[in-house]
Amino acid sequence: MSRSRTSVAAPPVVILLNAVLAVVENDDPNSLCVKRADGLGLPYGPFDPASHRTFELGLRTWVAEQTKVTLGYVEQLYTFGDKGRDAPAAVMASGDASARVISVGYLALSSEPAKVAARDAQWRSWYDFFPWEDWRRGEPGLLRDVVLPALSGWAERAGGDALCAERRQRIAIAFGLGESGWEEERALERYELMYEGGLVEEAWRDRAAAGLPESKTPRSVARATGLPMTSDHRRILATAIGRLRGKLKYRPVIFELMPSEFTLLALQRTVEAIVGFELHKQNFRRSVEQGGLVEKTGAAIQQSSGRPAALFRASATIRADGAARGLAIPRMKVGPGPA
Amino acid sequence: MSRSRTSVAAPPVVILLNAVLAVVENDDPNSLCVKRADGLGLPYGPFDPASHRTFELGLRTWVAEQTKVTLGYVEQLYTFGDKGRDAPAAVMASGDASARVISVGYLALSSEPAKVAARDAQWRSWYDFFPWEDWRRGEPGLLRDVVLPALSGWAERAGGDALCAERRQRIAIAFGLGESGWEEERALERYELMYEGGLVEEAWRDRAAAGLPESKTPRSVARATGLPMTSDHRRILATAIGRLRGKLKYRPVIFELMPSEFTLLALQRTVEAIVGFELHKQNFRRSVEQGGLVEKTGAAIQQSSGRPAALFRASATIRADGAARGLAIPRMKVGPGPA
DNA sequence: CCTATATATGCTCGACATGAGCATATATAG
DNA sequence: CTATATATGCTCATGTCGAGCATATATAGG
Repeated sequence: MSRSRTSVAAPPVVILLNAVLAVVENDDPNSLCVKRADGLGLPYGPFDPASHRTFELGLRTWVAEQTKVTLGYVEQLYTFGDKGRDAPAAVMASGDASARVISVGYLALSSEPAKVAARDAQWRSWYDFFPWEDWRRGEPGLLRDVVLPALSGWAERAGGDALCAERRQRIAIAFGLGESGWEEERALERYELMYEGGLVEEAWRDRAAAGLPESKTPRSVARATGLPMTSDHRRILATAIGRLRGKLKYRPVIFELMPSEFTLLALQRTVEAIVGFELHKQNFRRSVEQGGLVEKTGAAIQQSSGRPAALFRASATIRADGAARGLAIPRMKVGPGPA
Repeated sequence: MSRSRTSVAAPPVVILLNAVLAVVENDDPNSLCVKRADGLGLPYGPFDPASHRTFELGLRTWVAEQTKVTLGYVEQLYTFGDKGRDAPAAVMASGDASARVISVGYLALSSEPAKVAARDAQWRSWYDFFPWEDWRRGEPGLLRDVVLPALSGWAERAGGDALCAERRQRIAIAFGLGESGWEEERALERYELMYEGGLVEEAWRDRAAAGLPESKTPRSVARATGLPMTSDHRRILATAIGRLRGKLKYRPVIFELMPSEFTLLALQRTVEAIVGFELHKQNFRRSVEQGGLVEKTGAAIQQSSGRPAALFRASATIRADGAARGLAIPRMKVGPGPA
C-alpha cells in the first residue's frame, strides 16, 4: 500500500490559502474581496512549506501582512484541488504555468468594523454574489422569476427520464420546494446546481476555457444572478456561507461576529444577516436568554427612539470555551414580502 | 495582495490522500488499517497532480487498486499540514526527505462486509484505538480510573491559575462533566486533550522526536489508552469519528453503512456502534418510522428466536437524494453499566 | 399442547420546547 | 399630552421527546 511514487517530472504543486473574512456590518454579512484582472476574488496568500509551521499560522501571517483585520475564530473549510482551477495564480506563486494549484479555504470571523485594507480591496456583501440567498424581505424575486424557471428548463433538457427526475429532485431539495422547505445551510448545493445548469457567469467562462459547448440556458440569466468571482472563489464563498449557517446551530460562533456587549436586537439582526431570513423577536430572546447563551451586563443603551435596550454579553460558560450548543434557529417561514 | 512568491528552492510538497474506510460489522465500527514499520496506520495513496483530475478521483483510484472495497459515500474531512508530520512517507512518496507532507483526509463509508484487502491490511474496531469512546456497556472503566485522573493531574500541573482553569474547563466540556453532558461528536477534542496531556503514546513519540522533555503524566497511562497509530493517523481517525457522529444527525448517511434491506434493530445497532451508546428501542423506531426515513419492504425476517422482524429500506425520498434530515439522536444518558 | 424466553411492535403519559401573538413598559418627537 | 417606536413579559395551543407498560409472535424444551 502506498508504494507508488510520484514521478520526478511531476508538475510542482502550489498551495494557496484562501480566506473568507467575514464581518457583519449594517445588517449585512460582508467579506473582503480583491479586485483582480479577471474580476473580484477572495484574498489569498501562498503557503510556504519552508517557513510556515501550520496552515493556520501561514494564513494568519499573510492576513496580518496584507490586511488590517485581526482574525478571531478561524476554521478550515475545504481543500480544493480540481485540475485547471487557477492557472494565473499558479504562475504568480511559482512562476510555473504547469503547476497544480491546491487551495485550502478558510473561514475567518471578526467582530471588528470593516476597514478597507488596501487599494484594490473592498468589503462586499455576500448577497451581492448570492442574491437568492437573502430572504429577509421575502422571497427574492430573482429566484421565482429567473433562477427556478431556468433550472427547470435545465432539468427538462436532461437526456433521459432518470437524469431528468434526478435533477428535478436535487432542485427541489436544494431550493426547498419539497416538504422540508428552504434550508439555509444548503447554499453550496444551490450554487453548484446553478453552475451545472449554466446559470452563473463562471459556468460560461469555464466552459469556454475548456472548449466545451455553451449551455442552453440563456446567457442573460447568468448575467442576472449576482456578481461572478475569479476562479472557483464563489464556490468557496458558498461553502463558507453554508458552513457558517450550519455552525450557528451547534456552536456559539455568532459571538465571534459581535462586539463584547450588544443588545439582543443587534444579536438577532446579526443572526438574520447570516441565515438570510427574519426571526420572531420574542422567541429569539427567549431561546437565547433561557438557553444560557447570554447574560445581562446591567447597563442599558438608548437607540434613536423607543425604550432603551438592555446590554448583554456572551455568558461566562460560552466565553470560557465554545461550551455547549448554538442557537435554536427555526426553519424559515415565508412571510408576505414583495412576492 | 498575494504577491509574495515561494522561493524556487522551497522544499517540494507531497500530497497524500488518507482514507478512513468505515464499515460496521458485528456491531462494531471498523476501519481498514495497514501494518507499517512503526505501527498501524491508515491506508493512503499519493495524489498525482499529473494524472488525477480531482482529489476524490485520486482517492478512488488508489483505493480500487490497493483494496477490494468499493467506496460508496466519500467525504473530505480535513487537510493536515503541520510540519514534521510524516517524514518517512515523504521519502517514500517523493524520494526527498526534506519534502513537506500534506495529507488530505477522507471518510469513506461502505456497506460491504469487510474483506481483508491485502497481506498487511486488517480491519480494526475504532474502539481499539479509542476505548473511552464506547459507552455501550456503561461508562468505560478506563475513563474513570485512568483517563480523567491523569487529565486532572495535567490540568493541575499547569503553570498559572488561568491556564489551570482553562484546562479544567476544556476537560469538563470535552468529557461531558458539565451540565451538557457527554457529547459523542467531540471525539477529536477528547483525543487532542489526551495528546496534549501526554496520555497517548503518540505524544511521547512525537516529543522524543522533537527533543522535548517528557510529559509528567506516567508513561503507563499512555500505554493503557488504546492502540497508537503511525504519524497523526489517530487524530485523523478521531476527526472521522466525530464528523460521522455529527453528520448522522442531519444527513441520512447511516444508510451508506447498511445493506439495502434491514431490520430496525440492525439499523439501531449500527447507529449505536457509531455513536457509542445505547438508544431506547421504541423511541428509536418511532423517530425513524415517523420521520419518514425508512419504509417497510413488506417482507419479514426470522432471527434466532423471537417474533420475526419486518424488513425496511431507506425511504424513496432518502434514496432519491440525501433528502432531508438525519436521525434524531438524543443525548447520551448513563445507564447502570459496569461502573 | 404448554411454558419459558426472546424479540418485535403498539400505545400512553407527562415534561418540555416551540410557534404565534397579545399586552405592557419606557423611550423620543412633536 | 399624543403618536410612535422599540423593549420586554406572558400565555396558550401544539409538537416532540423520554420512559415505560402492554401485547404479539416467534423458538426451545418439556
